[in-house]
Amino acid sequence: MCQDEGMATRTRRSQRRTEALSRERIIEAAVELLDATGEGGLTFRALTERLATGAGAIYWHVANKGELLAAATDAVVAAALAVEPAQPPGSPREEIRAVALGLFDAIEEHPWLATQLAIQLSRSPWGSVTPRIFESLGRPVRALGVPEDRWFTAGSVLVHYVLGAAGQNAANAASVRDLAPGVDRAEFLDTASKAWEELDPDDYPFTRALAGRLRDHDDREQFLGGVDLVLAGITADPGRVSPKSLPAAFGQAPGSDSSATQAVNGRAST
Amino acid sequence: MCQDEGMATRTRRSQRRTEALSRERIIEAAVELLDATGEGGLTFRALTERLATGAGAIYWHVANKGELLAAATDAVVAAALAVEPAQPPGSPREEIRAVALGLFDAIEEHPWLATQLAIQLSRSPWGSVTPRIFESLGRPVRALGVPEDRWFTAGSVLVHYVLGAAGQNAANAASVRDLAPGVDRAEFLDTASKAWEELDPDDYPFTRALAGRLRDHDDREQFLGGVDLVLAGITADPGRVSPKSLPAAFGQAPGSDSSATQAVNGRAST
DNA sequence: AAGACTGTGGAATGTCGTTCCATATTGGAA
DNA sequence: TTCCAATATGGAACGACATTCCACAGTCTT
Repeated sequence: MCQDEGMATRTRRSQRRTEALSRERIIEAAVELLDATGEGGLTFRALTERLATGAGAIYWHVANKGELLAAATDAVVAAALAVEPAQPPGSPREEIRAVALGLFDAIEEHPWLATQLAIQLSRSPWGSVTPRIFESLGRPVRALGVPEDRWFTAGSVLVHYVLGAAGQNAANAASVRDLAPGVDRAEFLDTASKAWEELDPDDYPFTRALAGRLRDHDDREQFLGGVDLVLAGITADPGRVSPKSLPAAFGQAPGSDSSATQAVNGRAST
Repeated sequence: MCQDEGMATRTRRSQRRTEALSRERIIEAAVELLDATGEGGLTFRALTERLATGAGAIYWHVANKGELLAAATDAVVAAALAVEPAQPPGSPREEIRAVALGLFDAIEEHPWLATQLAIQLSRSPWGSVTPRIFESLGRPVRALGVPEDRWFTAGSVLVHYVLGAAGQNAANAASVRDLAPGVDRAEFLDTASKAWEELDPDDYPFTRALAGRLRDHDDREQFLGGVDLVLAGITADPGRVSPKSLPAAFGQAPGSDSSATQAVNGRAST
């Protein structure tokens, strides 16, 4: 599909036209367009206009829209992960938290990224994006001293939690921005909290009990709390949890009525 | 947008036409279409043909394609979560694993579900699907005896890991099916494993080290391993991990420089 | 029986991704 | 230099799609 770059004679190429169209320039424009106009804003028409060219020219450098979206996603993620490792190379735990926060911020800065990452992850899990993130989070896991047979599991849990939670947070943030211009964050949380309180107490006791906590939570802190929980799991003694034993860490829960649990129970489908 | 159902006189309504079109029938057809023809197979054209009707009729019951997709997703998820709780109501841990496996299976059975769940989660995190899953996984968390101030974090981590990992697994399974008709699972894993081995050793040491493990892993077991890891994190003594201490659970990993690692203390936020 | 509301089928509309092709620009061969 | 093939570009044209619109049928109420 695409031509080979990098011939020796290519050095002069960059000057040949006032503004040479290149895959990089296209991806850059795509990212800008996505940032400015949202998920649905990236169309080949808008792109041709912004680049002052035709559709055919773009298709010469990029196979199709999917590839362009993937490339844009990859570019932003790569930039987010390219932050220099701390000068005194902090503890693995610090490193993991830093990478997680880097992704958290990138997703918050580019709201379209959440959906795109989710799509890339569920459609072609081993494209270029996932290994990048997997590696960035996995390397400190290794440094943590985790035995090798748990690396994969540990890395997977980290990746999925980080991307999932960051994405969800970004969606919330986007709701605050877009859904109602005059509504601030506190008001938004209050509304959401009330919505939870009005859930059916029989069907949603757990979610309902958390309604209050929604009001005063700090997104970033909450996110890091999840990372820490995962880290606790990663560094926990494997034997402690595996098949049978029950947690003795805290006192019994008040009235754990798991007996009465009703399945949510909707209709049967097929 | 939609008419109100449930009037008293509505009982006879169901007979008034040989095959009354209803929101339910449309959603059912949508699910069948998605199962049969994949993500892109759900079009209003195909739907009108299958239901022997016109587009306008469908739009009378459903606002737009997004709502239809959301409804289809919700229906399948609800069905997956509606499995009866075990007769002797197993331990919370068992319950969590059962719910997780139920979602795992549902996603594997409906390959389009992975992408849809990811989209729903990142676009409108508090639609009807997420709370359903959150509740199903969260209730046993509560029964586990976890202190209330960790419920939200524990539930979030569980939800994101389960959906993310199950989705990724389904994508792999779909690759095996679609990408190459004559290729079986072992061959596919072997190819993927080789691809990992050929990654740049400098850029991807962690991922590369896991290449071999890819060959003989069992998807379901791997998935449950992740769930157990999360559970270990949930039931871990919070004080053990939060700011300072380091894991002493296993013997030092070979060459782990964790001796030098020091107190973590999260970074300042914005 | 008549009117009103609910529900239906299909034609029309506009947008989108993608393809196609005529043409321009370039580097090298003659 | 002149010419050619490869590279690259702009834009018209196409088909598929979601959605809208409207004429009309079925059903209920009175």
